[in-house]
Amino acid sequence: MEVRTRFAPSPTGYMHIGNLRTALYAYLHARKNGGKFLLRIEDTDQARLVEDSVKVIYESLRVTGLEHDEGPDKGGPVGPYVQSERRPIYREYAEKLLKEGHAYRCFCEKEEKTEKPADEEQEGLLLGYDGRCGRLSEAEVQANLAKGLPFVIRQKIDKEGSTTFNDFVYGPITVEHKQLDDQILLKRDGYPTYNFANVVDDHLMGITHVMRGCEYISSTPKYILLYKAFGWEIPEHIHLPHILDQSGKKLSKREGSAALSDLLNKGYLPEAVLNYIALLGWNPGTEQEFFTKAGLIEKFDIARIGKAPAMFDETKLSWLNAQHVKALTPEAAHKLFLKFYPEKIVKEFDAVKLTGFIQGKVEKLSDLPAMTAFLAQLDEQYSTELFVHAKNKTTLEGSKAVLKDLEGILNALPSWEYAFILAAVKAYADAKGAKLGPVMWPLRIAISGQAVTPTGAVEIAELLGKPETLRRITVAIGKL
RNA sequence: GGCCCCUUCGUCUAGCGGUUAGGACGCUGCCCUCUCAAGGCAGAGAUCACGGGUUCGAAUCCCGUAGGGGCCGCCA
Repeated sequence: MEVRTRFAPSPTGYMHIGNLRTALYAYLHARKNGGKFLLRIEDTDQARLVEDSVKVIYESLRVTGLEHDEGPDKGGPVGPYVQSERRPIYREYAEKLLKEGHAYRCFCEKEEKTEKPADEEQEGLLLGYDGRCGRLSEAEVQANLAKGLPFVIRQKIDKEGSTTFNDFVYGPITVEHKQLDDQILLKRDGYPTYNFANVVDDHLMGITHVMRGCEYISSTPKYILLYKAFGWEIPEHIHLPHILDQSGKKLSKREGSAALSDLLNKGYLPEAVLNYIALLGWNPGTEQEFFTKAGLIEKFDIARIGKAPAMFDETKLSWLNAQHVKALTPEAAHKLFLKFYPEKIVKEFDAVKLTGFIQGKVEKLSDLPAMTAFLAQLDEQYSTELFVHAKNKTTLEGSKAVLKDLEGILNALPSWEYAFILAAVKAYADAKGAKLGPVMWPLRIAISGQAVTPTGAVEIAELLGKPETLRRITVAIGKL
């Protein structure tokens, strides 16, 4: 049977990283098995509709390359793919349940949600709706209908017995029916609840593997009961452990890293994000950690999804991102870097060369401005103490002398190419009978004004150009 | 409160009855090097949440306990 998975987000306005991982796994499983990956929009809560948020979903899927085969924008054989456009379908199936005694109309007011007698609670009986409308006689129902009372449709659950389903990752899970309340299937406004729409749509859309967060585990028996009431085949259920923040709580958007857009804005590559979240709850069974999307498709296996929740660790994401940046072609890297370079760098420097120098040293793209700021503007207030470096045996006086010599030597250079500059500095060091370090150190400090630079002295000098290099050397000599 | 689930280095994880409990990030040190990185090498870091069993033998199987998470919405 063809594998069909789906990503069914509700339009909230941003793409939560946990949801993205669910989408990823569903996508990978479909691709791995030559199946179909569908997108379904779950917009059944009219009160929570957020303008344009469906666009965020499309954009997130596009930028990460999680292409769906069927969906609202692409069509497909089992549409419509937006739940708000499927209302007649839910109505039809709800009525079928009504007719067959698996559901009933509930005329209770919203607030009437009935307190349970204390002793009943102590016995561990259900806390939810008490099912009173389920006990209405046909005559009472008709009378309420005749009065035009508004109603919802609830699932009728016999409180005897239990239901067991087999979760693909968590194994068999059993819940006593008395724990299950008569959940609402169709709301007063005619829209279905998630609980109902999900079951109906997953079945009608031929979903073979239902993947979702593990917060649905407890409710799944209710869905199983629905499948059974309809006489439908039960799909494979794959519940995924949560992704937690650094403090062990559920990743929230307040943290600033819960949304895909946050991560992208920080300069993480989409593929690195995919790679990282894939590893949160799944492993390939080998020691490989670097994966392209194609590599993930090749190696992904739902059998290796774990049960324990995982903490989101941005430090490791950074490392993985650096691996992906390194793996980029120079052209691709430059195109990306250009978006993060300060304007002045792009305008006044050979940015292509710069990219070449630092591609292997960039962790995340948003570091670029800080990494390159010294090129555009020398902070002349830097401490002269930087010239003193024990390992390279440099001192203040020595540095001054070296810089004075270098000033003349570099000024006399006929060409400002990397090789010429390096050769000249080397020749000078040789003549002095010194190693390169004692000469390069003062030079680099002088022209960068900082202890740590993303690249070496000669590269910096080449980027800076002759006049600016000499100017900075002069400034340094003046300071010393 | 009831029910469900989870628990191996700080973090992500391997492990599926016999391993010196392996790898990765991070951390420390060394090497390399025109700096820092990167790269290479090395090291520290886990009494496998705890307590009982079962077994010749348990991180692995069973039962408890504790801690954490989830569900109990006309949200999804």
